[in-house]
Amino acid sequence: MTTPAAEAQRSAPRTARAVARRELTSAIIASAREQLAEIGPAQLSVRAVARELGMASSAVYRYFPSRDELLTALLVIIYNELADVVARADSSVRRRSDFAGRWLAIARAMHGWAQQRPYDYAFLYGSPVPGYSAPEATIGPSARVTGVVIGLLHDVFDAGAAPRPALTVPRAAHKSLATFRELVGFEISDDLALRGLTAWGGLLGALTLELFGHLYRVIDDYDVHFDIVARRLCPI
Amino acid sequence: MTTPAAEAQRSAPRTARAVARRELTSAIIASAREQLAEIGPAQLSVRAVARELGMASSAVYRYFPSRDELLTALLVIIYNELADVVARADSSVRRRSDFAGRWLAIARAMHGWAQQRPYDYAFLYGSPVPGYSAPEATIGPSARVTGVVIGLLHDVFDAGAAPRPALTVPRAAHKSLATFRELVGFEISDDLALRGLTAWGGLLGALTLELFGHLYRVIDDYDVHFDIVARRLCPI
DNA sequence: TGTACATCAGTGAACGCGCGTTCACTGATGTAC
DNA sequence: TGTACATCAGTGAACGCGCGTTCACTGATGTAC
Repeated sequence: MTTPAAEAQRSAPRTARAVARRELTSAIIASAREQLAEIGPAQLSVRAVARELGMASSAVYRYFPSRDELLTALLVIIYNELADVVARADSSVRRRSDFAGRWLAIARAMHGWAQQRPYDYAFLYGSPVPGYSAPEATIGPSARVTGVVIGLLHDVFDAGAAPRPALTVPRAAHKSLATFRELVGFEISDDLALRGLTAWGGLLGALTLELFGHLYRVIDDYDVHFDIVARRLCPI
Repeated sequence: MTTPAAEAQRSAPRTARAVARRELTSAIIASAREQLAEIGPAQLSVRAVARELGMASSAVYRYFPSRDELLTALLVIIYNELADVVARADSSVRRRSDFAGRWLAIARAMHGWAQQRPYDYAFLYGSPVPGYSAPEATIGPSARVTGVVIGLLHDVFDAGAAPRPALTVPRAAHKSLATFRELVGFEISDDLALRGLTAWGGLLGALTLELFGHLYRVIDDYDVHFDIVARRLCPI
């Protein structure tokens, strides 16, 4: 919970210094995102950012204490951006009880976003950056994305709309879902949980195939193909 | 087709030079694979390979004309290695008409291999390496892997064991499969083709989730979880 | 079998770059009285 | 409102590294006669 005063201070900095700091911070981020698109996260360089902004490379360290912290900031921003897109798509479905429609809206939103920003997609869901391990700070924003799907599962379960008959789930698989059950924070059947996880994985797999070039000279129309695959992946 | 003579020559080089060349070539590859595991393909460096082998960096150029060609050689070798593992798993299922069993064997083989060599997995199916685009030479080896799945679909279709009723496939989706149909080289229904592609994507997605850390603190037992997801992905 | 020549592997220096991070310093901005 | 002091942003040099690739060269290996 933030007080209105604190809010105002954050959104409208008072001093010239604070204004400049805000502006340069976002200029650094913007330049870093360009680099991300051109050479990837592993090669992203503080010096190149400084060069593009016409400042000494050491000056960047007034804004981000290290290259890794810059990467972390990017991760947080990009996860949040994607989460916004996906959440908006989910809630834009007219009849909110049209669960399959919501799933498809989520899938299409992911697809559209990933097509527009393939490098961002690769940064979030592609190979980990060697030598960099995402800190705790990125967990929240990353969970916002999956939270949209979990919200959908919640509504499905609540409405008693889970597919029947539920597939049986062996005890070992039930046990391995313990942390997941805690995480979602509401009651959910094992079957529906597994359907959700499988569908989510399938979605990322479909995006990976397309964006990382594995459908090149295999599938003729990526959009049409993605759509039908997304439909078939629908967990509900 | 190769003559026995040519075969013998390739497998048992005659001259001392040829012997040394073979040995050093594979030493370079081995060292490069170590680097792949430690720092990833984007950072893989010719000089580091040379350093590890105790030779001048320029000497490596007698074996691979550029860093990119070294990456290509690695791709080819690793795809082939995975293809061998997967093909062996597929053909090891006792009753070859146990199609679901074959699917599961393929999935488990992928999983086991990827767990043992996560960096190799990331190289093949993770983010593309910025500035490097895989040449034609890698298409064949990469197709050997998917070829195993396609072989399974072939046997399923041949045996008339495709799941019924087949889901309907809109005309646009049918059209976007044209190249795929040519590629597989045998008659296959749109529904079975889509099931195969969706399942394959789902498999990669499940591996991506697990290996790239997205199941960390979400799923307790990766092996158990993967197994049940793989079963649910079964296209047959 | 011996010799002459051609081929090839490996060297080491060089070219022209790149990087993350630290540090003492200058000069501008902000604040408390 | 004016002054004194504290804070902060940005500089430029430096440390200690890294890289891919080329090139003239040496010395060993291979081959044709």
